[in-house]
Amino acid sequence: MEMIVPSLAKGRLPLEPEKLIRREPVDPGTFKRMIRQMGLKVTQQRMAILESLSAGRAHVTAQEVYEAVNVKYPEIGFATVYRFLRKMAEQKLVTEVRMGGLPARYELTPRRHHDHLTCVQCGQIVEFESQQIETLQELVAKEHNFRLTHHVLELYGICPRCQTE
Amino acid sequence: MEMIVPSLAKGRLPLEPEKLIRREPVDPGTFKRMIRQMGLKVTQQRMAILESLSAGRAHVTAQEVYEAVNVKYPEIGFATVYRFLRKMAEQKLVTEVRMGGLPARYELTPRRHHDHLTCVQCGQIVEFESQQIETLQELVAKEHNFRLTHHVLELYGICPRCQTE
DNA sequence: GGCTGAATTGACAATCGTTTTCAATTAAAA
DNA sequence: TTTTAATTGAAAACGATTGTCAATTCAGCC
Repeated sequence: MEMIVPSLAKGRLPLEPEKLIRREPVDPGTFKRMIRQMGLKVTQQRMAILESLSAGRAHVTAQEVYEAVNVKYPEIGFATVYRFLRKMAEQKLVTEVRMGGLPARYELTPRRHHDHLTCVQCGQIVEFESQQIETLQELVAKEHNFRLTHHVLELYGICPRCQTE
Repeated sequence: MEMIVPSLAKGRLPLEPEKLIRREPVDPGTFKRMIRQMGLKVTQQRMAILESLSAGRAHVTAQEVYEAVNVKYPEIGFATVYRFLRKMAEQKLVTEVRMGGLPARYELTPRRHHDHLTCVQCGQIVEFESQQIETLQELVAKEHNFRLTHHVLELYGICPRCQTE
């Protein structure tokens, strides 16, 4: 009856408090619709994962989702979490951010576009929007006669907390 | 006398042909200087790795470097390649790009920074520089008290030629 | 409500890229 | 040349992720 919880026993960097991101509460019906839209069956586990993603902090690792869901559903396996996150990432329902060799971080794909500022030491992610940068990107594209479809802008640096350590 | 060559036997995706990138030939003395600048000893292996990086295509994986160097130095171990690439990446002598869960890719850091504008239809890549965007990025980082180390800016769109087809 | 078949699950092994370990070797300072 | 500290190759270890497979659960049908 051993439960394997990888990387849990070892001391890990505590997650720095992230700016709380206000999100509208989502009712269970919406989750069910999302799952069915993906052509998947509605299960307790998937509902729990979606609830966790929508309720907690953004940009969580699969491990963190597993641990959070585990509180309510101690029998869930981490393979289930990984599988579902991957499925959702494929369908663009969640956005996957990978950095260096660190574990991937996930967020429910936001309706509103933003870019990321990532700490290369602790992995903390800060979201930002810059209409000015967007505009300049359009300008660059226009100069080369490209019609822009999308872009990836990831800034990397050292967060205030890690700078003091 | 077994030689372990991970991931070599398995069939892998062939690398898409990359535009040839013209680079100036580098003489051995330069490599030695680079290595000494890093505070490291000059060894055959390190010279071979640098030669390989400078001669071949850009954006290679550690595995590819290992295989290339292996032709001339069959006794080299992949740990040596990984170690040296990491050391160089730390010192910014090579640039490490990690994408998805794929193996990291390395290139000798180009002297002049640029970003990419890529055609999603034909794959054509246009390099561009925008000091204005760079400046705004610094501003964003400053707002969040991050010390910026680097960034990834990739614009995707449809090139003029593909628009007319 | 039960019945049935396909999808999903949990446990765990396997895999991947990468890093560490350690005894043997080698570069370079003396 | 001798010394000594860095470097090496081989192999094991590592952490994140994926695959396997028998057991369970969902959803459509009666």
